[in-house]
Amino acid sequence: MAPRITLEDVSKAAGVSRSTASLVVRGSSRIPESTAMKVREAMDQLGYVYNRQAANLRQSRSMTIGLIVTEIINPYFAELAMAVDQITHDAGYTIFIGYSRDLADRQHEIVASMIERQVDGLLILPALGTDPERLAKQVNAASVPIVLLARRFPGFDYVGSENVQGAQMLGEHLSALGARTVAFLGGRPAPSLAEREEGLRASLEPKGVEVWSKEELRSPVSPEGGAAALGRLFDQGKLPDAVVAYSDIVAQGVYDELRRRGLEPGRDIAVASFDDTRIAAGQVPPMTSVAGFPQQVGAKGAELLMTRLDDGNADIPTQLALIEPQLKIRSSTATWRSRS
Amino acid sequence: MAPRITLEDVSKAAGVSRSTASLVVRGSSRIPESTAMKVREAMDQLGYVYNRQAANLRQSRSMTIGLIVTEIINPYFAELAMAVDQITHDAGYTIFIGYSRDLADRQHEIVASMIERQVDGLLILPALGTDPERLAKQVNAASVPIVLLARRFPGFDYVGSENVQGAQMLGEHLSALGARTVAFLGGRPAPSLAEREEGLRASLEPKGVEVWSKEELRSPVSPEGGAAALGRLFDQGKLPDAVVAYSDIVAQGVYDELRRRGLEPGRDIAVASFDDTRIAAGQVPPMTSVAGFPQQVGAKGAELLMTRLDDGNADIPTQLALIEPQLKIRSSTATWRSRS
DNA sequence: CTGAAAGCGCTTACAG
DNA sequence: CTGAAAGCGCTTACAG
Repeated sequence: MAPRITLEDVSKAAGVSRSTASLVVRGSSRIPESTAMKVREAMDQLGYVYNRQAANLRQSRSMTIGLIVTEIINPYFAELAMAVDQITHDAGYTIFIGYSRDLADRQHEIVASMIERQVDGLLILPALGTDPERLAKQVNAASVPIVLLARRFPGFDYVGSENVQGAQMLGEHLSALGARTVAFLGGRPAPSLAEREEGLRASLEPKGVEVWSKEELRSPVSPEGGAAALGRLFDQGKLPDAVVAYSDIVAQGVYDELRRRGLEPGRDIAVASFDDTRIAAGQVPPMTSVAGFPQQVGAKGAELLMTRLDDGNADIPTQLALIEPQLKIRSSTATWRSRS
Repeated sequence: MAPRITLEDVSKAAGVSRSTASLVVRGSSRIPESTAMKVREAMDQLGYVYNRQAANLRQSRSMTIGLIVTEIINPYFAELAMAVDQITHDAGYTIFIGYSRDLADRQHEIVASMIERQVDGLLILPALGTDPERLAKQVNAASVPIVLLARRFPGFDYVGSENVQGAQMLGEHLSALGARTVAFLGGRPAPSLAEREEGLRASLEPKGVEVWSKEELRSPVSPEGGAAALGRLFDQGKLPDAVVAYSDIVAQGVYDELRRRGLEPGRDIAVASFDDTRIAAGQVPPMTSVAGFPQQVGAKGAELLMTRLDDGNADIPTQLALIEPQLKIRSSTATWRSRS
């Protein structure tokens, strides 16, 4: 290993002082172009690479932010993560990524490690079992700004979809179609689940439509989970007019399980879902889904965090941004007709 | 902002020297438990957070690795990224993530930024237009070890699927079914594309099966791309026995476009693909796909990189690992019967 | 505009 | 086992 080239070496080679070289690296206009040229040439010749880590130490900031999501196999989360990257990258930040895999302990471990690495801020899609107080304590101790994404806990900056509203739009659509019973399937206990259920009930129950969403209908957020949840429902001898899946991924399993039992989605039973990932439009028949616009959630979340980083952060009150959902009606509900 | 608590503060509060405190943080066994206790108590009371960045500067390493992928909406890439995380996280590394969005210039910018941030190593799924020499120069100048994933360029450590072999398995399957013409659709010019085409030709042409894969059949790796590519083929009045899509994502568009033209996949035309993501098994009818095992690619890539980081790295010759593919036969091909 | 000095928060020999 | 000193590679006032 060749010994590392430092700014000191560069300044010597260019015949200037270290501070001058430092100013040149950072593109200061206080240095005459002729001098800057000499320095840049020396850098090229020596193969100098800027050690931003050292600079960061001195400046007590890192131009780094931590993004913690549960996973990215779910395209909703993947799009969200890429949107965060887009915004923060353009602002000169580099992202530390961590996957909690929906394990609260792992999440806390990741947070701790990122804080030790001096992240300037944190963007978190919280794991299911997250203890909000513990998280708050952890980040406050290090006074690291944090913005929560997609799953809300009071007291934190937050960006997410307006789940209640989206579910209401869907509920109204289903009741207009004539559905009398709606099963809400899949998903784990989480704020977003509760919000979606709330929206469905609020829009359906006043019109006399039954909403089934007991605990035994919960499932992992996977096709297998959705299939199993539907199985549990059917095994009780219950056949709803419509199935609303917790998310597109869950709905995939619902489609499969329906067919295994000889039912055709969109004809024998209406099926709808949340997220409107590629999966929804790609199904046969195409599936009605409530679009949550993960790109907007991610981008807006990154923006809120940048705001915190700019100002003397502490004073701003809790920031909240809810992304307006949109109901994408497709044949999985549109072609369904009430049997009565 | 409270002034930052340093090890110095901790050592004073605990009545020991700074070096002692430092050893305690790192869990050295050379410090008697009684002393260590005092130090830990002081840390808790003061709310000390370890500044790993400072430690890294002193130790001239960062315990950080850079992972650059093109994107993660494609579940193949998402699974690969999560597998990399799994391995490196367990080894105590934290990941900087970057998305090149398949833009070579953006990729180089990200590489530069990560090198400035002193990553210990780099794992890259190279962007399409990557200039391998430029990349090699860039990382060599900083002597940062690098492992390439999924898209190969000679001279680099590499882990990827055995694309040629996987395509051969698929080709043999199709010719055994009696297909006489096979269209290879979608994808952008890249090593993996060339390898897949090579495997198809190697297994099909000797048996007299025609392989169509002209440039106009290329497309972006998206459902829309696949649909458009199939459209271009049909508009030429060509109807192959089988369509092989570059990947599951492309195949999704192929399914859609076939139906738009009144053809049923698996009955009127055989359809197969690569990657075997959730998409493949989730299609109706389920789609034959060559599994590339992204988790294995990611995990193995991370392992190769760790190896480079352990040793005096420079001396090891180029490392290569090819993950054995597996052909998942499903009804999109299995139920198809030759018209002749 | 430039240079010498101090400091960011840690770790690493080196004596005791 | 502990302590004083030097150093990782930068940046930041502060004089000139």
